[in-house]
Amino acid sequence: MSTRLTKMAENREKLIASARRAFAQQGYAAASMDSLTAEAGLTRGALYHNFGDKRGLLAAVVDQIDSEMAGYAKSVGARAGDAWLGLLAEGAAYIEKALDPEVRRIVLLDGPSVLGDPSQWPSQNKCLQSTRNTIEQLIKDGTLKPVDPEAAAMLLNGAALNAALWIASSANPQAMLPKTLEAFNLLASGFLVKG
Amino acid sequence: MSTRLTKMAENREKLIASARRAFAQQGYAAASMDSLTAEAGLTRGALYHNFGDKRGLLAAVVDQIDSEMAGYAKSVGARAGDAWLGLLAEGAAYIEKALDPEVRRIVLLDGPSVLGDPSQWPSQNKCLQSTRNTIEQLIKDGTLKPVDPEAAAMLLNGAALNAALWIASSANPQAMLPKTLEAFNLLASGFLVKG
DNA sequence: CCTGTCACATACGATATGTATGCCACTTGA
DNA sequence: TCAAGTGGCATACATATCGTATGTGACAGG
Repeated sequence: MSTRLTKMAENREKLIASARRAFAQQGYAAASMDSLTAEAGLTRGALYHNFGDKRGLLAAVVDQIDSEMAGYAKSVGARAGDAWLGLLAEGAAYIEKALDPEVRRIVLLDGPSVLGDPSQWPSQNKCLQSTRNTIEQLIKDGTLKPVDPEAAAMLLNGAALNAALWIASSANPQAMLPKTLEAFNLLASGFLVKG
Repeated sequence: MSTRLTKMAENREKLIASARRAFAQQGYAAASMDSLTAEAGLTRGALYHNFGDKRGLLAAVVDQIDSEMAGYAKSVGARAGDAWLGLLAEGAAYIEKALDPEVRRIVLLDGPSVLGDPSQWPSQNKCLQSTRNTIEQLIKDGTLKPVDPEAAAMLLNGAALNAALWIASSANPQAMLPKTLEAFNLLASGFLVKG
């Protein structure tokens, strides 16, 4: 057993966890690398050795959060009655997850600014491909119109994530959530062969 | 005539124009205030006096670009045959305008990170309200289902802006644009009473 | 003509990032 | 078991940028 590699993996986890808290609470730009490494019981030396630079650290954090979101959405979608309801459930799951302040601040606000267009991230690509597969299946079924699957998946995901931002910053989020979900389902039904 | 005030207004315009170039080319974080003020023939003293801080300068730039986008979208929408086609045309106009690298970098990527949720910006609120008014009218017409107008407007705008990001970073933007517009129109038709 | 105000320039301090260097623990091979 | 080497991490330094505090010169009003 390699004590060396396990310790390194532990330190990576510590740094990611600490960065996740710091980025969520203060935002990427305001978060100091000295502070967050100290909170993890390390120094910036470990950080630069493991992640290259501050961007690399954010990428690791975003990847972790994105993977959690993708896993949750997929499990929710699989639990639905059929593929169409699964698609709607996945969208709703994305909106719910994105209501978490941590997700909004890191993935929706700072992520695109620092890392560029989200659709180019490896993790987001997983989510998009999952949605795209479902849509392709539904088109073969004859449930959906023959729309471009990639474009359709991107539009649905984009609308869902944007909706979460809007709901969270509204005066009464609890009241806006059901209205928004209703509108989202209506929107998605535009792809249906028969409404 | 007050030479004083006109000169100040000129300097404000110079700074905004210079900042717009710098933010578009290097991004908000990487753009140096010393450089962009020097390019305008001024110093940071003028900048802090006029805009308070770097955020204030970005807000001014975003407001200018957003106003241009809103004006263009509105004019395109008004030129359409009816209100429903106008809604679709506005969405298409937003996607087209957001294909400009300057708009993407400043308004879609850096803007949300630095200024927070776009739906809270004064300029974006103008756009959303315009779309919302059109939707309310179409609901009264009986053209659209009785969906929440605010939520519907937000979802359409969000999908359009996200689509532009996606198209721009795709391998072949020219080929993706028509496919995306088609999917967008289908999506919006989910709000129609009869497809 | 004189005085005050204001838009802007200049000087300074604080802080954060990235790099270069050094050290110590652990691994590896004989 | 021991010795050499590797590498993960800490430390020190150089650089650059932001925000503030202070100064100054020109325009406006009396």
